[in-house]
Amino acid sequence: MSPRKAAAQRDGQSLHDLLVETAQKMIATHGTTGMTVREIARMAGVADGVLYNHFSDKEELVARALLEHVRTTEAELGELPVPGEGTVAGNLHRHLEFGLALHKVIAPAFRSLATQPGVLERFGEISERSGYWRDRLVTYLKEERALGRLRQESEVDAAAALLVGYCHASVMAEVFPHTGPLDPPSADAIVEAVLHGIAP
Amino acid sequence: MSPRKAAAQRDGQSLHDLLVETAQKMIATHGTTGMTVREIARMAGVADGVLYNHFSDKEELVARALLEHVRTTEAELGELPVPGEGTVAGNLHRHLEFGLALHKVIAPAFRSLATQPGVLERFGEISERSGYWRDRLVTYLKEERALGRLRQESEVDAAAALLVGYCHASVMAEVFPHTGPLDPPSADAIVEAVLHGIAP
Amino acid sequence: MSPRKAAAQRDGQSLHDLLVETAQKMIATHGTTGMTVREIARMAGVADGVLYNHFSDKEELVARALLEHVRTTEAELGELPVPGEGTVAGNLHRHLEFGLALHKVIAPAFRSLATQPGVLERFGEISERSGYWRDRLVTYLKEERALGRLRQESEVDAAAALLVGYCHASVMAEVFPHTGPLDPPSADAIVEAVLHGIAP
Amino acid sequence: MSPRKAAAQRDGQSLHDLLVETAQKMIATHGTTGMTVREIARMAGVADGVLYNHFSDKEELVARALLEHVRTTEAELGELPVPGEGTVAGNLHRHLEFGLALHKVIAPAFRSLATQPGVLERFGEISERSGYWRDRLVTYLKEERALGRLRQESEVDAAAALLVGYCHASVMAEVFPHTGPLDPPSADAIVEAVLHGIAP
DNA sequence: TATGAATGAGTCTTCATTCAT
DNA sequence: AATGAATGAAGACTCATTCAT
Repeated sequence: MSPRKAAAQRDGQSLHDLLVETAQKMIATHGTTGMTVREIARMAGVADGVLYNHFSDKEELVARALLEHVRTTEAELGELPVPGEGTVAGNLHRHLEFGLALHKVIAPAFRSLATQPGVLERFGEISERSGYWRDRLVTYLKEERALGRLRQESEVDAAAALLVGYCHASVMAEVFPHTGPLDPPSADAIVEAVLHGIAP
Repeated sequence: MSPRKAAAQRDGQSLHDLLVETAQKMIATHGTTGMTVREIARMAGVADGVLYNHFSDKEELVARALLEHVRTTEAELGELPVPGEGTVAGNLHRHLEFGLALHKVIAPAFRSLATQPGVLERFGEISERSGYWRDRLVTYLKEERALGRLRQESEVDAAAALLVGYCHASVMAEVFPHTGPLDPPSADAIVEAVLHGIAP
Repeated sequence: MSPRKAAAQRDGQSLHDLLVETAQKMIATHGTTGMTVREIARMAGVADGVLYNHFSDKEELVARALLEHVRTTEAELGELPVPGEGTVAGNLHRHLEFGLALHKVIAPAFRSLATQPGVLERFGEISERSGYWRDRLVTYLKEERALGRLRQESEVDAAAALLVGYCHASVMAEVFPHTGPLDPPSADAIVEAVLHGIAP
Repeated sequence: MSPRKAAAQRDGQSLHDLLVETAQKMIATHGTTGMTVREIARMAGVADGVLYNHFSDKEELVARALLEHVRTTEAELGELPVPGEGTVAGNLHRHLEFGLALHKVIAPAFRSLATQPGVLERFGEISERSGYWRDRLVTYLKEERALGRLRQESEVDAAAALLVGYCHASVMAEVFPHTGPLDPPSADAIVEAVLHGIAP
């Protein structure tokens, strides 16, 4: 009957953030499939329509939740190597490990978004292209090259693309069991191939 | 009250095939997203219910359309290189081209799997085909290595995995336009990286 | 492509009769629930549309099949007693037995027709009110009364209605397990009650 | 774009109750046959989807409407006679009247059970009520017999079963209009038959 | 007369969005 | 700002009926 502040401010959190956080948790546990606005509201303990006071539509909320999910996950994966420190091989190893873990966690969320292209557009609009692993990998490689620890004329962008692609493929191997490589190469072999190639 | 031979036989084509073809075109242009039964019927110029005279499900129709789409495109992909002939770089280039085109066709299947997991079942053949290229790539690389045109101790399995992964990723870049790399490396750069690595 | 005589006349039977017979068998085994025209046609081995060459619509076919079902069933239940022969009690016993068996067989067919009132209207139109058990029971009782084996002023119509009702109720007791009498009286008791009443 | 309080609160009635009442009226006038979700909504003057804000199913709504219909009518049925008071004939008359009215109300349930067996589940209460009258009738008869107002050795259970059956049959005569007896006996005749039988 | 592919209105159900309070 | 009941346009699927052959 009367406006309630209820759950929204029990802990001084804005409803905006509460909704994003709730949706994020739902994404983390069940993906975005079957995630209805009513369900989100119910889990957040707020009214159905409150969403539209803070977001233009459901897509915006989901996109933000997705972004938050990626950020959160990435933040929990630990540190990435510093250029110039350790060995390049070891550092690439760490990057690969990081990338594989990241994609494994994020995949379910994105997978079910395939049918809701609008969300991905929003995601693209609100996400600033920095700080994500792919960019950090490229940056890392470029700095190592600048330091002389990689060949000056080497194709670091291509190498990054190959590594990122490998992560994607390993994720798809889980989604589509039959498409995966039967006998996946070891991380060491991957790093070795990226570093020294296969030419004589 | 209504035409009986309708569009189906305007060109001597069965309605079954007309529907598959229509769905195939829709997949090719817009993916499986938002592809409703009614829309398919409308685009085929037939009644809503026809679908169920020829397919048990919407899923069956979609799966068949997908399959047909893969077959059609695959037939246009041309030959893969023979080990020992031409240059290794050129041959890898050709393999990459083939793989990219192949995965581009497979992508739509990925989309529909999110909400229609049943499609995966009937789509088994596709994975075999996708696997087929991977195996041919590995075989090719191993034969080139045996011929001495690749380094003896090189990680050809890892190199193949990287290339396959790159194809997957490039496909996802189309499915999720905003998540892809802003400036994808050239095929030449990819081949260069695979051949010579990035180490000094 | 060309008109077929096929199954219809394999045994010199008209399609009309084949369809009625097929529908009748379906009613006997599964009731009328979910009995689609396509299914009838398929089981009769004829084309979907042939029905409309012999019946104005599905309802007419089903009504005729129902009628046939009742006739057939009734014919298989054996003889009813002849007035004046045996004892009245024994004869009533036989009538009751007959009625219970009849209703037990017919019930499933009628039950699922409850939602298709059109069929019952047709049934009423085409069924001539004679030969059915209820009428034979009334006739029997009146003749016994005329013969002096029942009280002259007795309410034989009412007695018949009570007996018929008892058969209905015993059928419903099977359809709705919870509504049936927990401890149904014996046929002997029923006959006794009908014959001598309960008044002092 | 559309009214928000709509019909629901025109008279201070909840939409839940409005829907039940609307469905109840439809049952009372036309039975459950052809009672579509859309038709219910249209007659209630509300949107198609409202139903699912208040009931899990169409079945739940129908079951509740049925139940309400039974309750309402049953409340109007009045008292049953007390053993030893009045005449037995008059009392049986009253019992018969009560039973007929009661079963008349139960009839629609019978119809809906054909295609919606799930309704039976939620309808358990009704059978208890129906059983209730039967038990009261048996009890009544036994007490009258104990009082000496019925023959000591009379089959009161059988008599009760006949009367209950008669009620069932009279209900079926309404559900299946064309199958009923063309010339139903009067209540007096029924009572007379039950009291004095038909034997000489 | 028989065929059977095509029709399309109709079924129940879901869910993002609105708006009077 | 918050509420949450009401909205209504989809969604996939069914099936009695028609009609060119």
